[in-house]
Amino acid sequence: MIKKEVKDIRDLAEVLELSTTTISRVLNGKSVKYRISEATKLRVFKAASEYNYVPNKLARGLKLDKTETIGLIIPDIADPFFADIARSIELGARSKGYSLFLCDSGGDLVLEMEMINLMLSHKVDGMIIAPVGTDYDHLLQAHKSGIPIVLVDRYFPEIELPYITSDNFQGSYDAVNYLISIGHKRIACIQGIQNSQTSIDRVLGYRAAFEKNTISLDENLIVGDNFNIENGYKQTKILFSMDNPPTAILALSSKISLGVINALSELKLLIPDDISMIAFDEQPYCAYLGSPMTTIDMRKSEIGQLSVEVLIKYIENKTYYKKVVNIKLKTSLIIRESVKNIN
Amino acid sequence: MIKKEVKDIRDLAEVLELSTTTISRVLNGKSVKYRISEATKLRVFKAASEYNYVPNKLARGLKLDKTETIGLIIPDIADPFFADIARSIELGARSKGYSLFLCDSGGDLVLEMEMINLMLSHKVDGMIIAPVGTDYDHLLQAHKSGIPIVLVDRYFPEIELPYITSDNFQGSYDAVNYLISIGHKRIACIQGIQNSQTSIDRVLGYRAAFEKNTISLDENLIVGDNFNIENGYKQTKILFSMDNPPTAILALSSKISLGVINALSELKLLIPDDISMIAFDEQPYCAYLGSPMTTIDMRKSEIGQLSVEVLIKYIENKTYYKKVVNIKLKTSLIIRESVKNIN
DNA sequence: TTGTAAGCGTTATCAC
DNA sequence: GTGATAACGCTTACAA
Repeated sequence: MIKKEVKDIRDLAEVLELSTTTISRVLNGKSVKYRISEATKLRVFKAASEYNYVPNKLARGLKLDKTETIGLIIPDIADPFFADIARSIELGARSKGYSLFLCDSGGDLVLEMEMINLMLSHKVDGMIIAPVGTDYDHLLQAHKSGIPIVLVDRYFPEIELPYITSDNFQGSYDAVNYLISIGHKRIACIQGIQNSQTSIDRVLGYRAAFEKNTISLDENLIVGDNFNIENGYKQTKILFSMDNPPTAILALSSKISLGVINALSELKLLIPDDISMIAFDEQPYCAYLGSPMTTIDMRKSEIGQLSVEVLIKYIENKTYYKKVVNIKLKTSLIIRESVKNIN
Repeated sequence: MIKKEVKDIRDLAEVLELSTTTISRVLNGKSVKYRISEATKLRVFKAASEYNYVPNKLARGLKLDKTETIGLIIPDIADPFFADIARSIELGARSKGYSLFLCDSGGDLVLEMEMINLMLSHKVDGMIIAPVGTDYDHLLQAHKSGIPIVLVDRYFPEIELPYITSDNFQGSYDAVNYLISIGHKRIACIQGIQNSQTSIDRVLGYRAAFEKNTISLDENLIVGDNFNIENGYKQTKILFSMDNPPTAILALSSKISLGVINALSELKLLIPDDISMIAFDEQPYCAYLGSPMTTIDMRKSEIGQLSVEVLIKYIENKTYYKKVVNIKLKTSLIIRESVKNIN
């Protein structure tokens, strides 16, 4: 028997001598609703799998105005922090029947804007975005115009856009409190991108801990402007060229902490003997560094899962749309050997 | 002036009092070919951006049978090795005008198959796949049926499917040669997934180095069955319960090496004093581990770039399609302090 | 230099 | 229980 090539619901209809309508109904689980006979139903299913019929989602999306895809825009998929979040988003999306469009903005605002338009042209049902930082008009406009957007990690406090992130304030606050409790007073803070809310909140938490403990804070110890390795390296070198260097460093990302470690080893300074350290973002390798790193853990998989859940609620429940979900997940301090008690 | 809502090429045509044909031509850069007047052209461009018209790629894809998307299926986007590759693939794809569908197979063959069908139903123009391992019928079938597939990292030597990977044989060979050259004879090899070609080739290279140096090889030192941390941990514990433990370990992934480090620290063994180590895959943190790790670097960004380039050649040049591109990129040994000369 | 109309593969509506 | 048909938004052959 020569099998007819089936590339279409129409081809399938022809083979089965049924209408495309019926096939479509069966394949979309509406056999009951339209009271399609059990026999027909089975024939359709059998033929569909036999001829390996794959429905065309373009046509479906065009017709239904619904593609079951979501767009994900992050600044760097190779950054383990975002890679972890991306993974949980992929998992969550898939479990709900959605596919993922991935874009890496590289931290470039112009690219981010272009990518949003790209996603719109692909007719994604919604987007999850870790925005690059300062500007949000394009995001707000897209969300207002009806395409659901959920922000992850970074957000904008002055506007009403849903976000899922960590309680960065508390993360820093706890870490610095801990450092102070064991005798540290000169604690440096190496920031990430300065006008990212992530960095802002972490610095605020850092400040708050000083205030709470009524310890005066040397503004010169708040340095840096990027989440990357180079910034960690450079700022550490600068910090230790000061007359009165810090006894501890709070690194606002795991990459910054790697740069710090690199600089310290060049400076022949030992962790924690010469300098204590705490870094944001727990990673598998943190426990195995020269001095196992004390970190601030951020529940990344929950962030990813929640962002998908919330997004899909927005997509599938239009009455939900006016709600603005803002979530900050608690962080937790993982204490290891990178911190020395100097009391 | 009340701006008409423009959601369509037709709306735009109406506003401009032109036909959709003309708009389409201008927007697709065919003004010259159809000798559209400069004035019209400018009006179209102006209106398109003014009304923020985004063409519907579903409709376009449906019509042209070309979506300018490619599917990427990898076993774990949170694994830094694959995250690095994914990043370079995203970059490469975007630079050629393609968007990326991302799927995380979690190393599950059934999922991988489902994902391929999902991608097909989304009408991707081609796929880049890091297959989970043993089975390839579904891949071969898809490729044969006309949808270009390029494998990355893992491949199947017995079939004709394009792949881009590292010269894993040489990577191991060089590493073990180096270890032997500085006096090691009992070198353990902690494998990844046993029937993945990646692992197979690395073990072959490992064996070849022994042979070349006419050193007899203890088969009991070839252990393990997964690229993950747990395997590294478990196998190390087993290796050091032997009467005659190894003096060096070759870890076939960076994750395995983390497990090894963990186990060694529990066993109170020091790297490199008590045990030497080399691991596959250079990562930013490798230089900052307790003992900076000697690694085998794999040119991941080239792997990503090349895989996209080759895939797009297959997509855009049907005569090229019958060629089967197989590339193995040379690795390089990055020597750090995790290895001790015991001569 | 610009326009008309068919068709890409689905599904919803209406009809029987 | 099942089917005919229009429509989703775009591109392109054919007309003018």
